[in-house]
Amino acid sequence: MHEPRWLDAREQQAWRSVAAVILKLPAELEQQLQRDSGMSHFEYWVMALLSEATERSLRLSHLAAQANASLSRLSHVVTRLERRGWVTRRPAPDDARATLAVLTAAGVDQVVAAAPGHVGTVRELIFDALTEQDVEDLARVCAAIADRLDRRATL
Amino acid sequence: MHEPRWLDAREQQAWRSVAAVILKLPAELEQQLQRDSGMSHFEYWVMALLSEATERSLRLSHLAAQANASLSRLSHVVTRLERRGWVTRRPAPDDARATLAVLTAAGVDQVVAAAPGHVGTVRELIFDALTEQDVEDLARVCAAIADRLDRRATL
DNA sequence: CTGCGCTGCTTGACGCATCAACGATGTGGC
DNA sequence: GCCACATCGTTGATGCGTCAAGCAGCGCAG
Repeated sequence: MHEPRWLDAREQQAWRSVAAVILKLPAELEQQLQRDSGMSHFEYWVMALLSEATERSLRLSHLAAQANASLSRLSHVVTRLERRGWVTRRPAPDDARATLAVLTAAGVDQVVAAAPGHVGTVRELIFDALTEQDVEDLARVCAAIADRLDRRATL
Repeated sequence: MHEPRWLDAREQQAWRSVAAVILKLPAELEQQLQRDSGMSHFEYWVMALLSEATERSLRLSHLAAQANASLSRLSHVVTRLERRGWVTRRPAPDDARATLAVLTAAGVDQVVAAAPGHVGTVRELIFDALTEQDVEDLARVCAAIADRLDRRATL
């Protein structure tokens, strides 16, 4: 490990703010969903993705990719959601290895009930504090970072 | 639960990018530290804070506040770090309820050894992809969000 | 048409965070 | 002084994520 370039003052300040957001924002979202809807943020995300898919179903591998999760993690989560009756598994018709996760009617209700509170929290925590220009900047910069993260992941 | 304002297209796009960053960035940092230095990001953070404190020691409650963690979480972590010989506990001289966490010599070595790799990863994942303008915007926007998160936490 | 490697998924063990309950010490009102 | 209450910290139970191992089903080479 040879000498890295250290962060300059501006970068340090940026990093501290980013770190604070990364640390606290997920915790707040988690808490709100857990408290108001009895589900984790990740469970919400998974069900939201399913609710937007055709037939309200997706192969686990596709779902995992869209949710930025490992297949293992997703499998555990689907098991839990299945126990609560919000999702069921079904074999994929075209590939006997694959499994479809299907959102049940109760699952749809659950997402619909949870969505307003969740969106409200996101708005409150992020967008209410920002100007239009801020939102644009945020989107641009985060997209650049996310892009880099993706590229690195596939190396 | 009254009607919330939904997110407009620009906000949705911003939110998706933010969510991707929040999801993947911590995972990458975690992995790098775990792989290269055998410690978690949070453990690194705690030891880094201690290394900058006078006497290399802090009361657990202060350390918890600076690390944005619960006292319980911090106590567990200090226990683990103690087992590895990187930190020791010591009663606070001025308040018999309080405990000081003290970074040992081995702990200092550990932080010093881990720092370059960690900083390098932060630079690589965030700042290398950004222009100076980006960094400035990121700092401004994240500071605004972090501020809001703090204010909400104290309500 | 068979053997081998790859893909898709599941499972169990382990580590860490959270939550609630608790013991112990300080502090302010009376 | 004494009691109530707040502060500081620890601990154990529970739940989730990760990692490594494993089992089918698929598909290609020969």
